[in-house]
Amino acid sequence: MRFMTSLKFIDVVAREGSIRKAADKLAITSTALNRRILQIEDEIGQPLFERLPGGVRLNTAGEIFVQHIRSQFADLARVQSQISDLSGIRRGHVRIASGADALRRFLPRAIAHYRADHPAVTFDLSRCYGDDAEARLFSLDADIALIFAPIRAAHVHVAATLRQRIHCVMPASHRLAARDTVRLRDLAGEKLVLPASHSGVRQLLDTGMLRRNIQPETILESDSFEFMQNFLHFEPALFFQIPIAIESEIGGDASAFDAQLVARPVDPADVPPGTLHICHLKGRVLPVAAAKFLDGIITSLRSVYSDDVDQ
Amino acid sequence: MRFMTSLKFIDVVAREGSIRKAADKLAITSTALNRRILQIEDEIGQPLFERLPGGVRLNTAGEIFVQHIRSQFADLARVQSQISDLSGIRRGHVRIASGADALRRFLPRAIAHYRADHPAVTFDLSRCYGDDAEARLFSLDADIALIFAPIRAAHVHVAATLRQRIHCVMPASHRLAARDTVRLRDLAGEKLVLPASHSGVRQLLDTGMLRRNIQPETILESDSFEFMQNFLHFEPALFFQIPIAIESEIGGDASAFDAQLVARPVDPADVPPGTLHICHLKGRVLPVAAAKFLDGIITSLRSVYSDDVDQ
DNA sequence: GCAAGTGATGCATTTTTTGCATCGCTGGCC
DNA sequence: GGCCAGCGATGCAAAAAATGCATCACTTGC
Repeated sequence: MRFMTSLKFIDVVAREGSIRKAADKLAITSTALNRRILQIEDEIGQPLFERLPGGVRLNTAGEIFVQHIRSQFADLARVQSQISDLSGIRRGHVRIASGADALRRFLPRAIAHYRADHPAVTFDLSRCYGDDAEARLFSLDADIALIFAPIRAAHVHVAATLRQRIHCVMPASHRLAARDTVRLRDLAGEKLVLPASHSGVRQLLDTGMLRRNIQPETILESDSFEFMQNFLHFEPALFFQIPIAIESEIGGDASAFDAQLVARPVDPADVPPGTLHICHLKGRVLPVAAAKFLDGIITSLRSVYSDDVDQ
Repeated sequence: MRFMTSLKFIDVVAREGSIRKAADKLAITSTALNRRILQIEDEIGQPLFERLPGGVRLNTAGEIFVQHIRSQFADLARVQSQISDLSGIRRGHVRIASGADALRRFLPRAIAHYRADHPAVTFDLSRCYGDDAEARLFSLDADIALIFAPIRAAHVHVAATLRQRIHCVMPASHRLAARDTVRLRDLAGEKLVLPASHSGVRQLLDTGMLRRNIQPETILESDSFEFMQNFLHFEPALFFQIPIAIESEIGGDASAFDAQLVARPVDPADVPPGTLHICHLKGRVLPVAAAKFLDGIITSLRSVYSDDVDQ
């Protein structure tokens, strides 16, 4: 897209904070890049960057302009996707920002399933926590976000929600494995492996623990579910997940996802269910591929979790 | 805006329906223009135009792309207006599509008033009827439309409405000038000068006449209010207007706007009041200047017609 | 069948963009 | 305090791109 290069250049300079670094990344000389920027600033009639000794930074006008540029790119992608769609090619690119929960099992399967129908559609997955995911929607770096946490920003549109109870994961031989549900008071004296403090699961747990006045014996804290799960093979302990991160297959049994491990729901009276939000930027028209994929995952979630899905 | 030229070129070709004509208009050779178009089609990966023996025409992909281009231009104008605004310059350009009614008296005063505060803001007025005005909003050729007719298209957002009773305009010496209101049956045998058949005033009148089974004696039909008004100086007759087209000054007396002519409302039981719609394209963020002007005219209408304005 | 209109294309020319070398400036560091 | 590394800006020549001219292939209307 030759007619967008100058704009792309500005976007990259804004992200890099330096003309020379951006020039490196764009594989051109800083001279050329510098002059393109000067030229556009001239056409706009206003400088877009502040020149600092260590690089450049967007000024207010620049912020406005760069936001415009990003929305143009997103819109162009949508237009291209529409155009491809009507010629029957069905190409496209979908960028997803997701928490680790949905990224584990649900998204791999969902994406593979979608790609089986539309092999020309490519994907971009970035793992991030709630606020980051919202920021990525806003900066148009992501089309769709799956966030297991409350939505903060007003510019996020929630296309669907999924209620998820916190599950306690333990060795199959654990005494609590015999129960249907786990109460928080049962955890006294148990060794716990907790997700990172900014994760949605952890926040719910912390609130519950605080309310029930329980001091958990945390032996380990991690932002990697995979690490925690594998750790349990070596040292018996408990950790926590939501069903969407556990399911061995869509519609499969969430209580037995690993030969040696079982999951039991925590009593909702102790820890209320959390909500997975499936969202995109408010007011944005998604590219065809992203819109179809969004529909697809909502449909598939409904078929599995029926009553827990809201739209 | 060098980085928009190629897109502008495509827009012009689409409007002209011929590369050579567009090249003329753009003051370049058809060769250059032709090649720019080929290049963009190459970058999109799809032809945008059908080549016909007598010129070119957008295909479906082209329609989508041109719509994108126009929205980009509109958005760029908005961004520039925002940027100018924050440097305190307050420049801008407002494009209005309006029926003849509002164009007569109300808009000249409103625009002059606005320009007194913001002399760097320029205006573009185009007179057109309802459907055209809506089309101009959609093709982003107009920012704001004032339409005295029902709104047809779903993509139009109505920012405010103004109820207007049809008034009958007559020589001050006319027998009906003694009445407070005019009934349709009074018009039997009167010589009538009617607005063009696609005008909102005419449609209301026609409906009323049909219902009351009155055959008007139409001696003249015109789409120019000015013509009709001047005609009455030479041959006594009746014609019809809405207050906004009559008012000699904001808050002035609508019943005496011309030394020899007076206006009397038609009884609403015969001809229901019509609605002036003040609108813009749905979902569009207006440039600062246009948004402020829109606010301004709604405020000024409310101060004059208070109860008849809805938002 | 010819004239007048259209868009496409090869080639020389003009314009624009790019890269190199270099300047002036600022902040960190010894 | 002075030096050095890093930054953006700029003059000038080379490379690349856009343009204009002449012309082709084609369709339509007379």
